[in-house]
Amino acid sequence: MADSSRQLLSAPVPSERADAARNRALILDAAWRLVRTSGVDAVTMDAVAREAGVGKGTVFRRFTSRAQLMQSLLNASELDFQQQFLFGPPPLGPEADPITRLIAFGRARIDLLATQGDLLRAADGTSTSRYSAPARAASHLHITVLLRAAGVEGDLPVLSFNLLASLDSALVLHENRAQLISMERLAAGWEDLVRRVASATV
Amino acid sequence: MADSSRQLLSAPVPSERADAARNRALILDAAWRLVRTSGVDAVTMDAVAREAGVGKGTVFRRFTSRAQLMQSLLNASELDFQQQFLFGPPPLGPEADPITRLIAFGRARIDLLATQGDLLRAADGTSTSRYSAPARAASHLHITVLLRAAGVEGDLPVLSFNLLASLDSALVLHENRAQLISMERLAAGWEDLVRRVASATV
DNA sequence: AACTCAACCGGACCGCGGTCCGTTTATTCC
DNA sequence: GGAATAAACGGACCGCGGTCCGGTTGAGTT
Repeated sequence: MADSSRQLLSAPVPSERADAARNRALILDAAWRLVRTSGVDAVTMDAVAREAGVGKGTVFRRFTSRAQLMQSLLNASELDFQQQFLFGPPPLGPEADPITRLIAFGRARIDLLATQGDLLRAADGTSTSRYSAPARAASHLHITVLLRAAGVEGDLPVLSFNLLASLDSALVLHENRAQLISMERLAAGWEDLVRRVASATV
Repeated sequence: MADSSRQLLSAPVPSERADAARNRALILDAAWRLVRTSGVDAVTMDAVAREAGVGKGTVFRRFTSRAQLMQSLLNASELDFQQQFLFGPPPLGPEADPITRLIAFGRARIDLLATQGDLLRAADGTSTSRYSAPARAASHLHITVLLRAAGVEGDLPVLSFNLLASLDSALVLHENRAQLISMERLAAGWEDLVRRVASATV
């Protein structure tokens, strides 16, 4: 089961030359070190290159953009998160009923934002890449499946997009920090939204 | 009534020296010219400065950031939009019932995105400024008021945030262009979402 | 072991948004 | 009109993400 989620989330890097693989590891290590010691904002591509003892071009060769590097840093936790809601115990996992799972899914996301918020936001990056990350596609699919399982009818793909919009990392962090709305309140808002959507007869 | 919306949306720039006001106009003109001739992406701050025959520092003195310059460009249409849903004819204006107005509001936003999408997205900018624009606050307030008028109960501020999230410019444009979901379908999705939220008994 | 070549490497380079600061200018007060 | 001063000006400057390309190197082939 680790394999199926791995396929969804992390491109396994088919065949990489020895030095290339070594440098990928060096770069990820260096990036982690910088995150830990100086925070996400300090993780500039130049800094990573310097810290890894590698040319800047190499960093961009291994990771197309800063956002993708951040996504790679998060890969482990995203994978874990995905395992939780695909195969884990209730309320996230498959043994709970769909609506419960959907609510738990949003709550878990918001909790994750509370702890890894800046990193997640950095991984979202700007404009185009923002909405095309594999993890996002997985979330969208998950929501669609749960809605269908709950017997919700309508344009489920679009409805799922609209629900997912409420969980956007930058948005949630802004509401929490700038608007001073607690994470608990946002989580309750998610639950409320889901219940309304699911209980409605349109 | 123009005054009240003007107060909401456009800071009237209390007292500005003659040369400052002149340069503000020059800069806005130059920016419009660039948008028209070469598209939004061509509106770099250097290009605007050059086109306006003004130093780069001056551009940043009049407009704090690129995003704010874009917002100023949109000020006229945002103002118009706001007038429409505050004082205009139904279904946007106050003579229609709240839910009708709310649906029309989202549809109008999506229509606006179809025509002025890139400009609106550029005005949203990155990270912090994105969610703190005056126009956004106005939209949020409007949604809250309509929900309350419709008799919807619950945490209306948060619920409004969650609804508003579905109308995010970058998000809508991405779904339209990358996911190939037509604007009509997105508008229908908005209507569906609003009806579900409003009709639900939680 | 020598050969080949695609893959990889490094760092100079680019354009961008944004800042800084020495110089200029509109306004106000006498 | 002239002096004083706060405001505005302009362009050199910075750090960033991202690109380019000439030199290098690892991995199969004979």
